[in-house]
Parts: sequence; structure tokens; C-alpha cells
Amino acid sequence: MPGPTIYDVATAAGVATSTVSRAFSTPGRVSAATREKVLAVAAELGYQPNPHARALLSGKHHTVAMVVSDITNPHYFELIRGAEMRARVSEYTLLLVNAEESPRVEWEQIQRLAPAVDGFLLAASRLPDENLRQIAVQRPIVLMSRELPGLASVVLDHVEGCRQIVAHLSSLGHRDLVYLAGPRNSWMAGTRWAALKAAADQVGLTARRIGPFTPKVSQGGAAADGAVNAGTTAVVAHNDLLAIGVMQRLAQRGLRVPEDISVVGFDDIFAADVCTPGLTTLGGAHADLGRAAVELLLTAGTRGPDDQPRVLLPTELVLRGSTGPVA
Amino acid sequence: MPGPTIYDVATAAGVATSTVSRAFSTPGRVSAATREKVLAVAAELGYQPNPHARALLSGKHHTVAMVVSDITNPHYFELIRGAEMRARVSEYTLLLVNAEESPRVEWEQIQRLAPAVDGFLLAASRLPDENLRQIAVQRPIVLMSRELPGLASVVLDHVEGCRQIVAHLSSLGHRDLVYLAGPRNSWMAGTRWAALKAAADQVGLTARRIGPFTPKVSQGGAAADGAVNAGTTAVVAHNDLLAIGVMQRLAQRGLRVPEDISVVGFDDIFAADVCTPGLTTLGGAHADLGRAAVELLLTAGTRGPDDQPRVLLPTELVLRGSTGPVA
DNA sequence: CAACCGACGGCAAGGGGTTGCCATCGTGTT
DNA sequence: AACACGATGGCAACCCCTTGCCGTCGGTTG
Repeated sequence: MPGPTIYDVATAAGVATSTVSRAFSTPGRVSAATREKVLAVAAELGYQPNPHARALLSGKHHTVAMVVSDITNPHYFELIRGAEMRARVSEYTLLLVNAEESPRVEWEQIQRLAPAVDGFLLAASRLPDENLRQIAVQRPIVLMSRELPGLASVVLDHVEGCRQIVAHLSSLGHRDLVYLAGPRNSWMAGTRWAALKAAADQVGLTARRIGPFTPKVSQGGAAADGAVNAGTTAVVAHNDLLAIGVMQRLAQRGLRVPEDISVVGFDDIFAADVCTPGLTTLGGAHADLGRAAVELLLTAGTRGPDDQPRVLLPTELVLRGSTGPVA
Repeated sequence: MPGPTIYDVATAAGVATSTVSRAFSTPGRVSAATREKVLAVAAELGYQPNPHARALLSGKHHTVAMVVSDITNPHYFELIRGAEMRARVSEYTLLLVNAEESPRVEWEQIQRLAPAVDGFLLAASRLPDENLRQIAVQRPIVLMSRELPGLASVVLDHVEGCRQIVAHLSSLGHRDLVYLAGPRNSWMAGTRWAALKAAADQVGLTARRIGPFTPKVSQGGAAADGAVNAGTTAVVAHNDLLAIGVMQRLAQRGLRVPEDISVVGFDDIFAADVCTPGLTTLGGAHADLGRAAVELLLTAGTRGPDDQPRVLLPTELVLRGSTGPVA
């Protein structure tokens, strides 16, 4: 059942195993004729090098693990897709791991995989800073949608993005907004709030925060009621799932979007485009984010601990029907 | 950088490497006292067995690869999630691979990974039957949303599901339906059409098929126009993405759903619930499908080639606003 | 024609675990 | 007290491939 080994090829071709090995990995090291022959025999036997034996010796596994905080969030699809594609062009394999929003699970999975992969992509990690640093000494890591000094990261430029959200709302006459916060251990939640608050202050708009909420559609009800209770004309939800849940609840309560209340999300997931009204949301090239993260990870060996890059990708505020002028 | 090895542990504990190995893998083979000590030392050193070295000898990798035909299709999210969860409880790692709707890419990826995984989950594989059989002799495989005699498979019961769709449409007064077919090399596309046709015949409804279409939103325009041109009151799209694209195009043409035309999809993706009108679609417990597939794969060793299971999971016809009575 | 040299193959030592087999030790048996 | 046997630990081979080092051989140079 297991395929032929390098020994089989060597025997069949009448050479030593080292020659077979070199025929594959160090083409210049054997004569063209020998190489031809070895490759021919190998092809005939259907030989394929055993990646484990190779990894054992080289320490390189040609594999990167991507850990996502919650695989059910469609937002990650694009990240995963971008990462997968970038990994593939370098003939790297992408391991997908779900942390289920649990720092403990995340940590265990990472420890389990650490000896078997070349590095980690941590998407929206819920781990505390010190844990991230611990991992970083074992393996190269790249953070996605999170930053930590000294570690490589890839994030969308939420400062500028939030400024655009605030400018958009302000231009529509809103004097006040409510941010429906994400989980407490989400770096993004903190960042978005800080950026919104700063931008709001700058243009003289009042910003309040309620939450935290688990960013799922099902939590939209509670979030919507909180916003209504706060009495605002504009809500900015931690992500699109929550925003969609909010809109569902508002509709249920007979409140109109955007006439009575405007709703903004983050991520620009596919559903944001098909719900009614369409959801105004801060998107960005998420596939590029995945791509960039893998890129960084694959080139991690060339950098010291002091020049860990911090890639900032532009956001795009996508205007749809969920935001409108204040009545 | 690489962690301590079994040798380090052996030295530190004052025993032989074989004892350390057995302390972990064959607990009964060493005395309790020795075992305690070894484990303590190992924990202190932060020892973790190198999975490659282990795989090299045992041939077991504790890894399964899941190949999806197109990772951008949200439908797969649930499958992936279910598979990931089931794999995790058995401490298996899930490798995610995207075939990009290309049989060639699919084949290459599988060949590349074959020596490194314990088996394959092939979701909606686009490979021809004989290729699937070839793979099956190398490694255990489980097909998802596809069947082939002699190979293990997990699919939703589309025969019954399609009967329900037809009954639903028929009860609303439709006398005729058009199926917007999926890709030619999609087994599902053939199955769905056959099941729809059979069910339609049975209740005296006319069924026609147009296509094939690539099942993406962007193809909905062409599909919608084809359906309009065919002059029907009900369309059944190969999947929800296509159905959503169809609805968008119909709206653009000023046709009302469901008053002028009813639309049905397959998969019950998240977006089907948030679009307007909500999409009537044939769903099912997709996460269970992923779970069942991994289950089958992990127990594959216990079965002969003649009793490859064929798991049939129930569908659920989810009625939403996109279907209604004929005007 | 001798001395060199580069190109090419082979030998053998790992790399980190696992496991069959043997040696040892302690205890129970008669 | 002699013997047998089960429990336990160690030795060393093996899994498959890579790579440093050495030997060989043909050809170049002076």
C-alpha cells in the first residue's frame, strides 16, 4: 500500500539511493544521463518522496497552520481562501484549525501542531499577549486582524476606515452613534472602538459603546434592543453578522432601516450584499490579507525579531441601503 | 529552536529511549513508578513527540485531507466545520485543499498529499470515476455529495428532497419548472436533475433543464434570462448562489418573486435567509455530513472493499418567500 | 607522461521515534 | 533451596531520505 521508496528506485535504476535523492533535489549534482534514467524509473514505479522522512531531516514541513477564532464566521472564508491560494503557489499545504472562540482550545491546538508545521497564521487570536509571545519563540507566527509589537501582523487600516464611517454618518446628519462591541478578548473590538471614538470626537459626534456581544446573528436581538434603549440614530456593529442580526430585530420591532436608524457593519461578507436593505459595511481585500499573511510567514526566516513587519491594508467603505439621512 | 527529543528526556530521566517511548505509547509496558518519572521529566523539559518521526515508522499520520471543489462557495463552510470538529475529537488534523473547480488541480493536489495523509475527504469532486477509483487504491477516501459504487460516500437524500420541492411547487399551482443545471462534471447536478425530473413526471408536472451554469452569483443573470426565455413560473437553481443571482437579475428586469416567478435553491446557505425575499431552498444538516464523512474515514480500515458504506442524510426543505402560488 | 583537477557516484551517518528480542531481577512454586 | 516465570528495562535495527566526505575516472595542463 505505501508507495515505492527511494531504495526501490535505486535498485531498479542500478544506482545508489543518494544518487536518486540528488536526481530530485540537487539536479546539478548528477550527470544529465543518470538523472534522466532515475527520473524515468521513478516515474515508472510511481515513486513519490515521503514528506515525513524529508521533514524529519530538514525540519521543514512545507506546511503552515491557520488558526481561526471561529470558523463559522463567513468573514474568514476570504482570509482562508487568500491564504490557501498563496500557500499553494509555493507548494505549501494549509492546515486549517478552528479555535471555537476558546483561548484554551486555541492554545492546545497550537501546541499540538507546533512540531509539525513551519509556522502559524493566527486570525483574530483570542490569546493573551504573553501567550502569543511564547508561541513566537517556538515558531514563526503572523497575526491577522491583530497587532502586537514585535510580532508580524497583517491588518486592515481601521483607523482610516473608522474615520470614513464617522464622516459618512456625520454627513448624513447623525450627531451620535453607538458601537455594539465585540468580545472582550478581541483585539479588533478594542481597536475599532478606539478608532471610532477618536474619529467621532474629531468631528464633534457623540460615540457610545455597549456590549460586549458575541458577534453572531443570534446576538443581534440583544444588541439592537440595547441600541434602541440608548436612543441613537446610528449603530455601528462589531461585524456584519451582528449587524444583520440587529437589522432583523429592528424590522421585527417595526423600526425602519435607515429611516429610523442607520446600521453599519464590518467585514463586507457576502450576505451583506443580499440582505435588505443592503448593509453598509467596512470591507477590504480580505483575500489579500490572507495572501499577505502567508507571504510574511514564508519569508519569516529572513527577518530578525526587531523588524517584524506590520502590514496595513486599505479598507473600503461599501455604501448600501442600511445608512441614510437622519429623519 | 526544535524542542527536546526523546533522547534528552531519556538522559534526564536516566532511562533508555525505548522506555520513554513506551511510557507514552504503551503505558502498561513500564512500571508505574518509571512512567511517572518519565512523564514528569518530559513535562519539565517541555518535550513533545515529533509527529513526523512517528509517522515515518507507523505510516499513520493522524491527518486527513479535505478537498473541496471550490472553497469560495459558502456551502462548504458547514461541511468543513463539521469535518473539522469530528476530526478534532479524535485528535486528527484537517488539511484543507481547494481544487478551484479544476479536475487537474484536484488531481495534482491529491497526488501531492497522498503520502502524507491517512485519507481523503472529497467534497463534490469533479474528477472522473476512474480517477476516484485510482485514488481509492492508494488511500481510503470518502466522497461527499457524490456517489460511486464501491466507494464510501455521504450524501443528502436528494431523491426525497426533490420530491418535496416538486410537491411544494405543484401544490402552489405550478404546472412546469425549469432546472438551472450545475457544471457538467458535477455528480450532484446530474442527480438533482434526475430526481426532479422523476418527481415531476410522477405528479404530471413538466420539467425542463437549461444550462450548465457555473454555480455562482455572477452566472445568475444568464440563468435567469434563460428561464424567462423558456417561459416558466418556477425555477429550481443548482444551488443557492445561482438562485440568488437569478433573483437579483429578475428584480433588475422588473419581474417579481414569487408573484411572477418562484425560485428554489439548494444548500440553505446563510445568505438564503437574509436575501429578499428569503430563498426557499433544500437544506440539510451539512455539518453532520462533514462529521459523518470523517467518521467513515477514520473507521475505513475496518471495512473491506465490498462493504463501503453509503450514508444518506435527510434533507430539509426550508420554505421562505421566494416561492408562492401561480398568479 | 606525470601531476592535477573537476565531475560524478557511493558509503554511511544521522534525524526522532518504535518495537522485537534479549537480559535481568524478583517472586512464587514445589 | 532450586527452578520457573512474569514483569520490566535496554539494545539495536528499522522507517525513508538527505548530505558530508571520500574514491574513482576521464580529461586538462605543463
